[in-house]
Amino acid sequence: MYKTSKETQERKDAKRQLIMNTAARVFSRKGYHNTSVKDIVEEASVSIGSFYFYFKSKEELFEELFVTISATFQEVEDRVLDTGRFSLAQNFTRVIAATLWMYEQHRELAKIMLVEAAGVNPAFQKMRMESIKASSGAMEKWFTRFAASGSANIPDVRAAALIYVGSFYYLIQDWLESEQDLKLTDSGYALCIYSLQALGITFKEEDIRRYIAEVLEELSQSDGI
Amino acid sequence: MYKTSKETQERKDAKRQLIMNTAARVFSRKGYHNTSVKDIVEEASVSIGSFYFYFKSKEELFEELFVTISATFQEVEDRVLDTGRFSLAQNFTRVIAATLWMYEQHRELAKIMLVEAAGVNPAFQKMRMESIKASSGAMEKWFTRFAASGSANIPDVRAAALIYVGSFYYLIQDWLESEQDLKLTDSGYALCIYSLQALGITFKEEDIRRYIAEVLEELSQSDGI
Amino acid sequence: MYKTSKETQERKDAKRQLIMNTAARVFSRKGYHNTSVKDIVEEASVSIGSFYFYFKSKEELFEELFVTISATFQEVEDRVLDTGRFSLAQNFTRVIAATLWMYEQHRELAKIMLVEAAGVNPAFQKMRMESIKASSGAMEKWFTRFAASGSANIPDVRAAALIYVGSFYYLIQDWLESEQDLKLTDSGYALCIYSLQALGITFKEEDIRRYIAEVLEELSQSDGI
Amino acid sequence: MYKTSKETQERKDAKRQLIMNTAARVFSRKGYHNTSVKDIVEEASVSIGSFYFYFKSKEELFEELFVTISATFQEVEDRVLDTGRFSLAQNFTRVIAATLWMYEQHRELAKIMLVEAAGVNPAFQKMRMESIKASSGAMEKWFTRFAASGSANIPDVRAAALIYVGSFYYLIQDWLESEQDLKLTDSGYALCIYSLQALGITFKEEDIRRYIAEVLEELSQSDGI
DNA sequence: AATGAATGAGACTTCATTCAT
DNA sequence: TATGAATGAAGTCTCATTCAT
Repeated sequence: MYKTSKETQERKDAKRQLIMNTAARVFSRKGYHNTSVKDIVEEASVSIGSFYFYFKSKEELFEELFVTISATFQEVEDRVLDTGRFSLAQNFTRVIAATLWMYEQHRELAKIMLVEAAGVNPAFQKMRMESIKASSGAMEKWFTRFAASGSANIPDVRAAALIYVGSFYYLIQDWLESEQDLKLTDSGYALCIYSLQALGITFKEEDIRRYIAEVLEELSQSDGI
Repeated sequence: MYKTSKETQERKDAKRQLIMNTAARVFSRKGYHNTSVKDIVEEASVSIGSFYFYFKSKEELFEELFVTISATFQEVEDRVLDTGRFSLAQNFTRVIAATLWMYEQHRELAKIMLVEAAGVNPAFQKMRMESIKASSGAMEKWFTRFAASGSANIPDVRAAALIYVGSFYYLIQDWLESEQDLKLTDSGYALCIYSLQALGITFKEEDIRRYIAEVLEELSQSDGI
Repeated sequence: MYKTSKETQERKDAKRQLIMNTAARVFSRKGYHNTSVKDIVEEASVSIGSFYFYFKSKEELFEELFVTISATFQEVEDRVLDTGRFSLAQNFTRVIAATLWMYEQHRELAKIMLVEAAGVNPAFQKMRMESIKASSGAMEKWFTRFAASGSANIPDVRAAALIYVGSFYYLIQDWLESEQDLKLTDSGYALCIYSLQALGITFKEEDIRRYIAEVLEELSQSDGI
Repeated sequence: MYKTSKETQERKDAKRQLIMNTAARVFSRKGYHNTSVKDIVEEASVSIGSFYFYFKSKEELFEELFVTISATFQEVEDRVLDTGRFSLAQNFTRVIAATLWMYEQHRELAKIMLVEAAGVNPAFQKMRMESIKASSGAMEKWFTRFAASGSANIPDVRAAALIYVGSFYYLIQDWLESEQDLKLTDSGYALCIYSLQALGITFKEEDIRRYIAEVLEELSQSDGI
């Protein structure tokens, strides 16, 4: 029982988390294949033995990282989406801005999910694409509501969701390669205009800027997502 | 003597090309890191020594492959774009259909350029994004012409080009992960509608289908791009 | 205090014994090198810390195990041998049957002593051979008595003992590799015939079978050796 | 074709053989598990890469070694057995002496086959026992001929072969642990006497010594087996 | 030009043992 | 006594690259 104490468990959890966080950072910086287990444990100031005490293999660690990140992002997206308080254009804009903001807060994790996963092996590339496509599923439902209410003109809801999500993730990947001081959220405005127009939602350009400013203000005051 | 050396040169070129083509196939199938030089030379029925006679390293071969593919695709895109014979909507549709068709013809190369390059190392991921973004440069010029002629409503031409290209490449990546018998060009219609609407170009839905059918017919009769 | 410490001592002894017994079982099943300390402690439901409290190292545990097993078997052999109530042939037969029966009762321990010890390292292979040869020492004395009484024809008592023991242990190793339901004692008859003949001891075949049956009956009614 | 030349092939064969011979020596000296691949390649003055060029793994090398040794020994035993020129006792004696002599010539290989194989893992222990038992198969046929001719008294031919082989291999293992200058063939005499008596073959002791001396003389003049 | 044997750095992983709690 | 997290030396094996032929 000595070692099963709450305190010990907390220390274990912390160490496990330390390794995962460090791994995320290093994978994000150097890529999966150019990161050795040694790189990770040295940056985390942990022994190789500890690494293998907490994780079965390097690949399994990556998989856990990937699944966790995907789930977290997905959950946040679902939460942001789940609102009916605003006008359609405002709601849409808020969602875009909030999601971009979230990725901006988690640059490293975003890189792992959207880029590194492609290079591990074909199986992970598949997982990566499926994770991205899951977003379009949520979008599709949302778009269907728009279309039904007559306030949007979307001939093919499914395709629209797919294409919208594609442009979205492309922006993020573009940002991931750029200098860090470029704000991802700055691209949000253009994306809103483009997408609203594509979906036939009416809006006034000056409103969009205001909506974005508002939601970013709200988010920066909250304790994060 | 002259002729002999010329023939020799041709034989060398052919061997070099054989190695590159084989490498493209294997990289596309197994991913860069899971492909060994041995895998390539065995599939090409060539010796390891020959491999290193023609290429300085595995990475250099990949880089050359990547640059060649990018240039080829870029060139084709430019060529398809360079036409003023049709109406705006028809021209736009023809471009989309032709580009998708081209990727469909070069699935392996597309996979290397759009997916595998991300996994080699961070430098290649940068190259990959830059190559993709180069497309948006061409698009931007084209969009500017639309906007100037008043036949399209594009508030931010640069952003529009970027987002358009993003949605485009996502569709291709999605197709790369799917079963091979799904036609990429089938997605073309949805993409046209979405994009035309986003850009404020007027069109009739039944025309779009026809434009697509026409250009695909033309392409399949030509001897390829 | 006195009682407490005594009880504590007993508990310690029990735990130590538990670890040894478990180790014997696992070594026997998987071999010394393919058994990790973790395998043992998990099967014994004991902590690694406890293992190293009771034993200095994995190798030392094996050595103790080996020595204990050897001593036990040796003692039993000596006891079985120590009898003068029967005719020579009967006595000889009883000894063979009883010894085989004993190994049959302790399959796991036999495997450790006769097989696994060879694979640990050369030092243990030496110990293993010496332990086996110790049996021949006891046999030699016994054979000497036969020869002296004129009831056996053994030109070289020492060599005879050695060879007899060799054939004996070979039978056991053969059995150890075979399916468990094959009775080792079934081979006893053949071994008796061969050995009696080799030693020039006169016997009647039908008697031998009876002697074996008798001694096995006696042993199975006793509470074991 | 440059490298597929006969000369190259010979060099390859020699290197492969060098590695096998060295491995045999080291395994024999230190035991399988206490021998690392590094130990072998250093003693052979060869690179690790070469080791893995010629052998798929350490275990596979051992298996090949084991199979080769077993086959060689088996073949020699068969050849020695295959003779009808002498009296039964003489023939029997010659076989024993020749076989012991052969093991004496190949001490290292004998150790690998009869001892080390037991420690690699349970599968090899099984192979080892089966290889040993194969000898008894050959013996059994031979014994059957004796028994049929009436010149031997062997109630159970199969068991006799098994037991004979057991005593035989035990002697060899005993010798393997002893100092090298002890001649294995010295034990041959005792083994002959014991076995001939066990099988009911009549003989004169002084003849046996002479038979042994003769065959050893012949063997030492031949260029080996 | 061509071949493929040879090299060895370095990757991943295991596991006996230690030690703080 | 008891626990099990922590350690890191050492092992096996891969593979990009070199070089003698």
